[in-house]
Amino acid sequence: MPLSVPAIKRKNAPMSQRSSSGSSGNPSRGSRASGRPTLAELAQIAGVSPITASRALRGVASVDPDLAKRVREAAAALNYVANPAARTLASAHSDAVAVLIPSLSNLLFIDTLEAIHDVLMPRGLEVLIGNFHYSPEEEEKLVRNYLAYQPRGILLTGLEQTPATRSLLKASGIPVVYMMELSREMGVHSVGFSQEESGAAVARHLLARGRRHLAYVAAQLDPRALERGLGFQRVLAGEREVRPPVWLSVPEPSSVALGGELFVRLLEAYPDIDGIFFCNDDLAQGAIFEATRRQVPIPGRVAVVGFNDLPLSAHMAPRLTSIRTPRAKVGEAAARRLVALMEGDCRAEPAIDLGFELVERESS
Amino acid sequence: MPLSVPAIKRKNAPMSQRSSSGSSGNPSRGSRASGRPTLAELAQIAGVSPITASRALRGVASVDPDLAKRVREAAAALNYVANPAARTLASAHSDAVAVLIPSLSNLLFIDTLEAIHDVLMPRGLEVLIGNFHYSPEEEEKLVRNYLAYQPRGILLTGLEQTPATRSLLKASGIPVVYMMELSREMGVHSVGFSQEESGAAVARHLLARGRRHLAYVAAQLDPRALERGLGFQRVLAGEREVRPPVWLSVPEPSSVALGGELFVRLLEAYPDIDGIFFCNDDLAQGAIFEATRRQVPIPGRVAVVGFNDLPLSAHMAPRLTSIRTPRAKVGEAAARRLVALMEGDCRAEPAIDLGFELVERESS
DNA sequence: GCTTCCTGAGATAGCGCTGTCTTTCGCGGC
DNA sequence: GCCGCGAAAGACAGCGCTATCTCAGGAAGC
Repeated sequence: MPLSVPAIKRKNAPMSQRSSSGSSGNPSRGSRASGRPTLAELAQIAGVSPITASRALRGVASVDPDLAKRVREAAAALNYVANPAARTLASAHSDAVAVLIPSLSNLLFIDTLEAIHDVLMPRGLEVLIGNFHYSPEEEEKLVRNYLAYQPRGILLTGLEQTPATRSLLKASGIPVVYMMELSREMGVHSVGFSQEESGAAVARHLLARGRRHLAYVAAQLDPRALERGLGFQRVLAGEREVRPPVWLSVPEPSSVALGGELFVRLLEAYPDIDGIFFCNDDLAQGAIFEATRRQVPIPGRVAVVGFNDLPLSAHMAPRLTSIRTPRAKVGEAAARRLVALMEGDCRAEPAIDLGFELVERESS
Repeated sequence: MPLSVPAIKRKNAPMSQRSSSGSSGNPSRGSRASGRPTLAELAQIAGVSPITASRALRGVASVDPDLAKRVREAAAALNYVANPAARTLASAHSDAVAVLIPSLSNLLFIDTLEAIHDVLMPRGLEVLIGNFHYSPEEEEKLVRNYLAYQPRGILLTGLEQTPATRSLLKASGIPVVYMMELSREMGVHSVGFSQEESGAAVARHLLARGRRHLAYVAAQLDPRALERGLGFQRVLAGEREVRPPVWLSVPEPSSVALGGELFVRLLEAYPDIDGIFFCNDDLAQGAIFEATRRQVPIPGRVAVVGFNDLPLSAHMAPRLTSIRTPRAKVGEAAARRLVALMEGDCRAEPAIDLGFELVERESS
């Protein structure tokens, strides 16, 4: 059997005179099973060429306003939604932004995520959420996968990526914004606050309250919690007559129950401890509940400070002193920065420091 | 200028003898700016045709195991990741699943979301998360948008969709599983528990505790909270010498602070109330904190019951009685059901009722 | 009045895969 | 030994868009 030579289409045959759907005669595949209209159909109804329709919908400037209006009206009438796969394939980039966070179950990142959503969705950007479970290797895998989607931008949590992740990102040329920590490197866009300084602030606060025997308690120590502990240590190291803090760190994920346990364990081992900085509010809340149950006076016997200022912390008895972190603002600012980068504003800007606030309450 | 007639390829020319990349001569567009390898390149390196490579990677049975292994090895060596846009365009379906939830800030849905992730991601399915902010209209918009992505399945929260949403879903032919509520309709796949019955259980519990003057307090009453209130009412209506519960409902989103406010307002207006069912734990926790502050004995003066059994509820003082909901299990079971549907198992199965548990603690 | 420039619209050719049909090849039966 | 059959591999075309080039036609300049 001879090879079937594809019919050469006549030059300049206007789209509107061709048979409705693009396929030329060949009946292979049931002509568009999905009921959704194509750009070609939309264009035909609007009485323009598909390219013009495409440009009109994308808001490309060089389209006559009347034509653009006709196209938009036809699109609304048809409930036309462009096929993102076709769009991505043709233009070599999608309308997605990948966001990688270390944990979904931690409320902290949810606030950030929601703020990101609120900035990106109204701009027609899809948000791809990846949870890398605090593992840089898993993060690398996720980056590799998400790069295949040709996203317009990437938001990462923290600055601790594997070298492979870094080179993948660099090679891709896709804008990246780092959240939660501040990078000193120029050209690296980051939005967050100084974790180290927040730990230092807690140390100063406890010292000012007259505490001298301090401890830092952390669970599932991530790079940021480590930074906080180091800042805490740094300030104490500068004080005479104050010994270095007891450092209690366990690998399990943090929880309220764990906070209670660690509190008890710490006080049994070091009965003279009079101030504890917990790496997050969950642990600190658990400690306070446990203390209430055991009738350990707080802050009388021991002062307790948390981190994140979760909604509940202001309502407990005693109310928990904590570091209020700008979680939602970080998400918003990072997303905005990313949008600016995507739109070509590639100024090398310094890290955006949104600060933190030590909220002094009854527990210290 | 003459039309360039595409060179007719020699029959049976093995791929490995052709010029490297498929494009025939035409230098338009800078030959693949992105550094990622294409399927054709992978195939060439593996020494097979692109189609065979495609099949091998997708695990299609009719490929020689040796060839498949060669392809897989080449893919690993190249770090080849298929272009999802091309895949979606060619096959008319993506590897995504859309998940619509009414709120991101509510911990409840996060647990569900995480369980869904844990089921779908290992199967290579992307999770598209949509937050419809408790608005069916917004949900409709999201469904319309996500259908454009040609997802393999959709997970919805609740059974209250607009008629347009329903018909969109039906027309698409894409499998849908509903979460959190139980549908009685055959052919509608749902995973959840009886909201109504959980409210009834709380009513029975409070009655058993000797409470006779009850109230139901809700914020941002969604269809499920409404069901719970109705179940609560139903049981009380069946009791002699028990008047119908006071029904206090405000439109704002619920929060710990709001719980405290509503608690105070309720007791001022109805001083004889001796039992309150809050539509969720956030409100109930706020009520307990406020009661502690005002030295209102709980459960002495008034019993308090929440809903969801958040992690903190077991740790407060007094510990909060609550309904433990199978949030994570709902996500897992719904995702599994959806996967089964996607794989063609379209048995009409009844709703999957995962039940709930009344956790009796100190607050009642 | 003619040329040049510019603007806006259309023609063309893919983007990188996969559905479908076709071909090839090895094997068993008569 | 020849034919038919089934399984495995390949050819082909095209999914629905958009980047790029081309072209028509009006404005501006001499």
